Amino acid sequence: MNRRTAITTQTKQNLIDAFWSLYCDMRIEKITIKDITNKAGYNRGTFYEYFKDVYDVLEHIENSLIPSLDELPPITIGSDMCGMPTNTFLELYEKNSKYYAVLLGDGGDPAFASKLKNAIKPIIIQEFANKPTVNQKELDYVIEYTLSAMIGMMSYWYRQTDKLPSDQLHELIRKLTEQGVTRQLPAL
Amino acid sequence: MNRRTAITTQTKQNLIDAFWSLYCDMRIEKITIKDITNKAGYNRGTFYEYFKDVYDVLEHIENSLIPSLDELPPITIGSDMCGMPTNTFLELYEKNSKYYAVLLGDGGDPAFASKLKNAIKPIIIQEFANKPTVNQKELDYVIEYTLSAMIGMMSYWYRQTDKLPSDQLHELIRKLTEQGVTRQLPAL
DNA sequence: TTGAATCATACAACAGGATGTTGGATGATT
DNA sequence: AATCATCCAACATCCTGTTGTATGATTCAA
Repeated sequence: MNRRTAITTQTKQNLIDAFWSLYCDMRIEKITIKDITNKAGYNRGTFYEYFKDVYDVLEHIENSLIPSLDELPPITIGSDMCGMPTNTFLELYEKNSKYYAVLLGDGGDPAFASKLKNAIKPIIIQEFANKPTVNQKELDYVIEYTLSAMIGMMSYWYRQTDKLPSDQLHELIRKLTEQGVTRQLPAL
Repeated sequence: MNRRTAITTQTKQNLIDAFWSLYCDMRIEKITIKDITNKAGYNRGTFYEYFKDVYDVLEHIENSLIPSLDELPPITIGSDMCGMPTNTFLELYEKNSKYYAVLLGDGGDPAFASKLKNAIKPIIIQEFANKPTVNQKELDYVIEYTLSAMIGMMSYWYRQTDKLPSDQLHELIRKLTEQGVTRQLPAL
């Protein structure tokens, strides 16, 4: 890498890191560019060399966290259930948990959940592409249901101080996906 | 009601309405107090008589949309499934859809979903209070799973221009809750 | 290899605009 | 008539984003 490129890459990363440490503690609306550059040790003007505004930094981070199609392993029968890549998703979440837990949490960005769903959706749909028995419209809803549930559950898991052991969580998600909610609860 | 009280109530509501019509079209960060008071026809300073800042207006709206415990009908066996108040939730969403669809959407507030879940959670937990067979910790996860899934699905439904008919949506949710995701899809 | 031209990086300073507060005018209540 | 609430105008402060400039890195012809 070029000396120059190295510098800019480092500067950009420093700004990103400074932003992130602020973003973890406060709402994005309260973060000023001054805050970021102060923390990173740069002049405020330097910020504009790299980003348009505060939200541009967030977007940059988000985009780097959305897996591209070819990054995601293909769904294999056995590892996942009937085309629902639960394990793939859980691994993705755990790999990026530092960021995901914040972005998908209460102070996070609701649009990030959508980005994530939209990135994973095509992979699932592809699995059913040549199964004419599947109603495309209903499939969309089922996917939305599943991904929302998993994102919600993982975020909840990370919020807990007294966490359910990881394997129990995986097992619970598997059962909920395969058998539904009702069967996990005793009849009233 | 007092004449004076009537005035303040009306003024406050005018400010809220002006805020909401702006919030539906743009991100909250871009909404200035000037925008709100211009639209409502007041001086900018007047805003501070009623609200702390722009976010305070949103919070006020959100709190008015969170059902209190006694507002929500008790869960009745038959109408709901094994203690999961899916119908209660769907009705709640549909009643307030004008606001819910926005607040729970991409430009919305992730904290609102949490508020909503936390308001409904105790009702469900109460159903299982004296069923010692239920593992409390796992129940929390199952509730989080279900509520996340339903919120996600309803939001998706409202985003669609070409909506699934309402009764088909309800039927799909019932099946997903009772039987799980896997059984709704043909085996690969 | 050298040194001049070019380009990128970082900064200081400025204008424009948003924020939140203060003090006063108007009109309602007692 | 006295008091109080509502609303507004104006002010000081702060944040934003832009412009112009100095410093240092890179390139390429001699």
